[in-house]
Formats: sequence, C-alpha cells, structure tokens
Amino acid sequence: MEEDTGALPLKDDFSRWYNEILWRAEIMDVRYPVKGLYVWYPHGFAIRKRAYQILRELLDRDHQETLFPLLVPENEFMKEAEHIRGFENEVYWVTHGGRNRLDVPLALRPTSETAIYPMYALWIRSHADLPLKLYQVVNTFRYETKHTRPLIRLREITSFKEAHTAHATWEEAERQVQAAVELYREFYRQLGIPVIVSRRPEWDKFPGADYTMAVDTVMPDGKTLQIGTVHHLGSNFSKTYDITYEDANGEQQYVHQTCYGISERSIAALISVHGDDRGLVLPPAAAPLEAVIVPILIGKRGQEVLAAAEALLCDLQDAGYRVHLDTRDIRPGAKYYYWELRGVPVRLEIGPRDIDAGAVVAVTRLGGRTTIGRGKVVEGVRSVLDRFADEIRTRADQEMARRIRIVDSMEEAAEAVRSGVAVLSWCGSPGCAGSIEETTDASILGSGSRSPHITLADQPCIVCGEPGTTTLIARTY
RNA sequence: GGGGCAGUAGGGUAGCCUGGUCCAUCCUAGAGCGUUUGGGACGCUUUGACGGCAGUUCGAAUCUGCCCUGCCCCA
Repeated sequence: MEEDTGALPLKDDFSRWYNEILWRAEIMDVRYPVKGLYVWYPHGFAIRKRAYQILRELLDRDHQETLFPLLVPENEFMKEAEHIRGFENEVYWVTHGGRNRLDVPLALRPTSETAIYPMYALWIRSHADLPLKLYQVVNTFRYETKHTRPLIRLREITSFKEAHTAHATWEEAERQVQAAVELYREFYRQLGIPVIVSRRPEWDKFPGADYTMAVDTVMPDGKTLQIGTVHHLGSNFSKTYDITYEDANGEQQYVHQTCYGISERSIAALISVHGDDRGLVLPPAAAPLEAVIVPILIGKRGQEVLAAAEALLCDLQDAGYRVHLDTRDIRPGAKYYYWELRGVPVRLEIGPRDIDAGAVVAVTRLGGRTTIGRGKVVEGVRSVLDRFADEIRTRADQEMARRIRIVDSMEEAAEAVRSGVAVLSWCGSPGCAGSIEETTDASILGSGSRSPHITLADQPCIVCGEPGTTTLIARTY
C-alpha cells in the first residue's frame, strides 16, 4: 500500500496515468484475482464515502433509502421481454445451493428493476401511495465481455446508487425525470465536474424504457464517460409486474415509473477530471482530509514546533475540519509529495520562522500560497478552501469548453471527436446516424442538450439536409 | 466478436531466443539502528519473486500445451 517515489506517467498519457494513480494514490487495488473485480483501498473508499454522502443528502430531501436482495428469481427476472434482451448475455446465475441444483435459478441483479417491482406491486394500492420515490446503494453484477477497467467497466459494480419512482401519470413521471437530471447536475456541480446532458438515441436507451437521458463528462483523452442515466419507464414495467393504483374515481390504473442511477464511474470522473501530473486533486467536499499539517522540525526547536503544530491541529479539529498532523520522521519535501499524490486540498506548514512571525503558511494543491495569521487560522483556512473549490471547478469547466466544438461539416466533426465532442444537427434517422458514426469513427451521444457550452440551434441534418436537432458526437468509454 | 503482446520480491525490471554459469540482476518499496530534516536525505544491517496445472528433459524462470490474469489494436 505504500507509494512509490518518482513521477507518475504524465496525464497526457491518460491510460497509463489512470492505471497508475489508482494504486499510487491508494484508490483501488486491481490485483484481486478475478477479472473485473477490484478492491477499494481505505483512501479510495473514504473518497467514495464522501461523494456518496453528498448524493445521499440530495436524494434524502424527497426520497427514502431502502435495500433489496441481491438475488432475483428467474421467473421474475424473465418477465419483461425487452429488458431481458438487454441484459441476458451479461447475467450471472446462481444455480446451486451447496451441491444441489436449485429448482429456480437466481440471477445476481445486473440492476434491480426485477427485484423491486414485484414488491412495488404489493406496496402501491391507491393514488395516496403515490408518488413513491425510493433509492438504494448496492452492488450489481454484469458479465462484461469487453475489457474491464477499474471504476469504469466492472463485473461487480460496487457502488450503484439506483432510484426507482412511481407516479400516477406519464407527465408526472416526466417531471421526475427532469428533477432527477437537475439532482445529478447539482451532485456533479458540488464535485466540480462539468457535465453535458442529452437524450440518448432510440437504439441506445435503457432496455424497457420509453426514453433515456444521460449525463456525460469528457475525460482527459477526449472520450466521454457516461456518469449518470435517467430513464422514463412509462408503464412498460407496471404492465408486466402489474403495478396498479386505484385512482380518485375508483378505477385501477397502471403507474408510470422512472429509474435513475449513478455508479462509481462518478469517482473515475472525479479522479480523471481534476487530477494532474502530480496525482489526485480533490475538491474539499470529496476529500477525506481537507488539510494536512506539515511541521518543519529543525534542530533545537523541534519540540517547540511540534507543540505549535499540535495546538494548530486542535484548533482546526475543534472548528470541524478534517485535518491530519504528519509527524513522520521523513523530510518535509517527501511529505509534500506524499500528500499531493493523495490530493489533499491544502497543506499547512508551520516551522520556526512561522512561529516567530505568528503565522501559518497555507499551500493549495494547485500551488497557491497564502500566509494566514495564527489567530485567524480557522476563518483563513475556510476561505482558502472555498477559493480552491472554485478554482478547480472553473478549471474543469474551461477544459470542458475547450473540448466541445460546434461543427458544420463531417470533416470537422471527425477532427473534433479526436479531442472531444462534436456538436452538429441530425435528422434522427438511423441511416444518417450510421453515416455520421462511420465517417467520424465516433458515436452519437444524444440530442436535446442544454448547456452553456452547446449553443448551436437546430439546423438541417448534416447528412441529408432534412430538419435536424442539435446532436452530440463523441468517442465513448 | 476478431487479432496481437505480456506475466520474475509490495511496485518496476535483467535473465528467456541458444535449458545447466541463477540458492536469479538492478532500481524502488518494507523492517531495524544511527546521523539528518523549509520540496522526494544518507550510511550500515536485513526481509522478499520465476502466475497456475500438466508435459518434454538427467536438469526448466528459459521449451510445449491448457488455464488464469493483465495490456494494446481492430470490429
């Protein structure tokens, strides 16, 4: 678990950088001996815990947390035809109990619709039970055949936050889709991760959904990463699972449903969007430690400095900061590199010179240096952290803006997707989509985006000239 | 889905082609002791590895087969 010294691969070499930072910064250990399954190091898990705490707080405003079983009986799993077709090739099956074959094989949930909706059928009886908004944070399993990648393409998704709602009408469910999109925007805003939201094309929607909205971010290599999805399920599942309510007139009606999810891909985005050649850069909100104190223990005044550092630690802890005092017997420079690799937002240095000057030196993870009067440390650190959070959010926004290009020819689009997202107009036909995807060697992300970065109005389709809508093209993970 | 390449201490590597010189090289990390300490300290001592299973052979890190794992490219 100890870090190596020496430089990381440069972030420009993103694939190598990503693989290496995961273990050097103690996020994930990829050495678990099963393909596609990885281990959270305590530091990675602490980051996950903070990020998911933000997500929980947003959801808890009007959702309730719940927990459903991992195993789904085959007969329930097999009910929704389209849904099954979407997942059947990647489901793990439990077929035995001990040495005995089970009468009914049990699926390890690839997602929980088929576990949850039979219960919804029991729980929902009248319009007074609606809307119902539940969520859970669970592991799910998918037998991925493509290359697995830690946090991004997994066989066990360890951190799937999935919400499932039921409503009286299709329109009300649609409003929930919008609310969920806004909730996800807010989540990523708090993490300083810029996102683009779009409506996935027909062929790329969730199996069994009326339509799918997706939240994507752009990775350092220009590929997009889907980091959230929101599905309008209409009454497709309620008809299959017989989820009905009695309306005000005494009639039985099918509910209209939505579901939406976020996984540990959010952590992959957090690491990748903000990190740099020195390691992680964490927004204070997600950082297990907001600050680390490095005492400069020189010669005769060592004891005095240590005492001053301990007093500083107490003051900051009493004020509610997550802060650590690094008293290891190694050189201060080694500590700087150590904590920078792990993304601690601010380092506080205190040595003989600072004691004499009645001050503490604060250095942010991006190198901003501030001298704070010892008496004003509590407020001073707050403002340093706040400014730092703004700084990394702004930096990430600018990076995203740089990678999104409005294009008006296929050649330009093919060029744009090499470093990010191309924005163009498309008529919606599969034929033109195929032509776009083939020429650009990229995929249609979706349409109907609203973002300050995407200002193109609907124009004629770039392929056929028929009326089109603004559409995003990118290479994807 | 198709095609490559690889697996040697915790991490990175040399050795493999041409089997014996290897109780396996170097860097890094870990443990212990001492001297140090405002951007990756130094010295001494020390721990630690040939992915798995079969096979070929007098002898396998090295050759063969299968499996597992990882990485890259194409669809």
